[in-house]
Amino acid sequence: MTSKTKQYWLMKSEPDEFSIDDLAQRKNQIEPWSGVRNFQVRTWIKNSMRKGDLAFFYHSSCKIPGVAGIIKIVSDAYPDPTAFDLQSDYYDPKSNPQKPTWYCVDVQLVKKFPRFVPLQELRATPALHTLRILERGSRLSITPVTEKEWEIIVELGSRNQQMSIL
DNA sequence: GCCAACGTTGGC
DNA sequence: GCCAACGTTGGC
Repeated sequence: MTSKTKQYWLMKSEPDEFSIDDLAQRKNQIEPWSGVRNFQVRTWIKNSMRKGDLAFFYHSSCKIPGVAGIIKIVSDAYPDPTAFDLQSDYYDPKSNPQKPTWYCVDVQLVKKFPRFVPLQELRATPALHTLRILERGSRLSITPVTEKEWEIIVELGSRNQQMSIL
């Protein structure tokens, strides 16, 4: 895949493990997106993702799941070092540096949305009915997002907070 | 290569 | 904590 059109992704992380605020505190606000252990996602990382692609930072498996902000892919794919690290939860004895099974990219924070976009709201937005993570049984930790979906979610996340009308 | 059993994901 | 859905494993 070498087309120059913009590509967008949605990347899930459990905020208890690694949240958008954790990313904001990293040096240069950059962190390796490691630990992907699914072959389909691995292949996307390796063959489709490109430096410069944008992605949503999605908080999953938490009280209010949803899109927290925007990150950028700032490296090419490289072998996931956690797969070789005996101390890591993501250690995989079947992967080795000579022939790595798993890959990762570095991501950089672009911005945290002024307004968190809950999953509930994604579901309630008809124009987003094609969004991959809304599909029944969808479990992939990284999924492609269309340009149209991208723009709609950016708009939702950029809206001013609703004024309280008490 | 089939498929049952098991493990994981992730919303609720 | 439950459970549906999916991926992986391993016996045959």
